[in-house]
Amino acid sequence: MLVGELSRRTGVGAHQLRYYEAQGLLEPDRGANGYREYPEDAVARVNQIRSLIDAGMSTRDIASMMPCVLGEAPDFVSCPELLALMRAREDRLTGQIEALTASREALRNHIGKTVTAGPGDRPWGRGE
DNA sequence: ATTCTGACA
DNA sequence: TGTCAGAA
Repeated sequence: MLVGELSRRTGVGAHQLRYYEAQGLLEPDRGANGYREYPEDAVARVNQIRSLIDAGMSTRDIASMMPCVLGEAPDFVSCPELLALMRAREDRLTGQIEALTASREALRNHIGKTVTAGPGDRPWGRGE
């Protein structure tokens, strides 16, 4: 399929798709017209990539782990670095969450000095 | 009508 | 990341 169809079927912009390619995440064939030709499984592949990006992994890290993520089920055994990478990120997130929680408590203490928290208790909203 | 590349706010 | 230009 061409980039347009892949884009429609994944919800990822054609530009990003080309960007992923530049980062070594995708390697579509080229038609005689120079158009990118993606195999059927490119859809799953892009979803895979999106999932990893949503998990906060850099495109570079993702590129290095592509061989482990190509199949249906991620294979950690074939590349232990992948597991280490993800655990490292988990630790980093844990630390950040602790810092944010402390920060929130501190902020609440300031608010609580004079006002009782109401609906406006969620200034930043939440991500999807 | 679609895609390609590359540049830019 | 998104958008615009200019050419296949």
